[in-house]
Amino acid sequence: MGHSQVEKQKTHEKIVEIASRRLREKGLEGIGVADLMKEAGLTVGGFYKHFESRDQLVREAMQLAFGSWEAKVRAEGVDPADIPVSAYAATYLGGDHREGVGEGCPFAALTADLARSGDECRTLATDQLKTNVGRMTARIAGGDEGDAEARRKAIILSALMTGAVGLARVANDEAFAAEILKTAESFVNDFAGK
Amino acid sequence: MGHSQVEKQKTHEKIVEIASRRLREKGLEGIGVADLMKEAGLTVGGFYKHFESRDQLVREAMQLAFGSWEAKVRAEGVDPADIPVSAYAATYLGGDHREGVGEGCPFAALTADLARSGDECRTLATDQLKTNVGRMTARIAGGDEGDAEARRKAIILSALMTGAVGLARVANDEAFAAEILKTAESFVNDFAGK
DNA sequence: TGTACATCAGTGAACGCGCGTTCACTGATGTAC
DNA sequence: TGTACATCAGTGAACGCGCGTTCACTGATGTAC
Repeated sequence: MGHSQVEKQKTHEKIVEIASRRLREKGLEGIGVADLMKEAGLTVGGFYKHFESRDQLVREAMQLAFGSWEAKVRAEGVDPADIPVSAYAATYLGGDHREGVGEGCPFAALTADLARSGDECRTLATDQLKTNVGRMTARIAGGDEGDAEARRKAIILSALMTGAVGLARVANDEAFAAEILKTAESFVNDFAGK
Repeated sequence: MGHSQVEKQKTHEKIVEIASRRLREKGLEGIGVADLMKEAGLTVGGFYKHFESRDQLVREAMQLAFGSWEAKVRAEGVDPADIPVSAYAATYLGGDHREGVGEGCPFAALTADLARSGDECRTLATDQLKTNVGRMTARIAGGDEGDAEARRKAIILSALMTGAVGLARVANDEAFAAEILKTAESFVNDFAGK
């Protein structure tokens, strides 16, 4: 039984990381404290040595989810603001993203859950969304976040991409899902450039 | 205590109707049997005179939700396939739709919930989505559901519109939400015509 | 038409289960001497 | 360096509560005579 600060923090991070995946997979109410702890190789009771409540975990997990999706995109390109839109679209609208809900974009995985969630989560999400739109604007305008026309496009693309992945995940007909994603991707490639 | 077939069916419909609203508002797991019955002016026990299980209610409520959203759109225009895209967009992307989750489009309200739900609900949703895309295709192509280019546009518009409403609902910043909806609407009006 | 009976929608208490949270306890690690 | 003690991450049983479901019961309505 480890006891140092460092070990405690590692455990803490492990729990949050598992939660951030499971929440995206099952929704904000989708998984229980006991199951999460078990998955982390621990037992229920210890949970409250790390979090005041389940709600606090959810907030931390959401924050991580936003961050780790960014990190994932960054790993495949460079700075998120420098990734070409086409590369971002290829990742976002690829079949791997559709299937990997747990590692995917929280906006696509949890749109409705976020809309229904408490103010803290909603504010977190809203801020992140603004950041994302800003980045996308910069990507389109070649670095200029203030470009109004690029901002319009960024909003369209954000809505389109989250919507397309969402609908593709609803569809339990693989061909139809693929059609949605492919159609969206080809549109994004046309649209962003123009 | 009414006792005729007709009265029973009215009660049944009332329960399903309330459920279809509440589910869109709170998600597929968001409301309890007892609360629903109370809202219908009844008590828990009677529930099982109408439904085999909560799951069955959810399925019926989803079916109604799809149907009643269509009915709502139809009430503001004519046959759903004949509504001009711009009119559909105005309804779909208006502030009333953002705020009226319970009476709104189930795809926008429940995207992630549907993706996570059982096969029966997913199949129901997938079929409905195909129908919707077909209708939108017809709207764009002036009645021809087979038009490939119109179908591409229909898919783009479906993803964009559900996505935009979803994101606008996440945002707890009214101005930002309005920007998203307005941007999406003006794009739809440009895009559908071209 | 009036009376006796059967039906069954609706009642509301009770049950069982899962889940978030609490709590007394353990035992490995860090610290003081 | 070695020993005694304090700390506190983690344990696992227990608690309380809410929720889906069950069940014995009620009483209004429909039917048979």
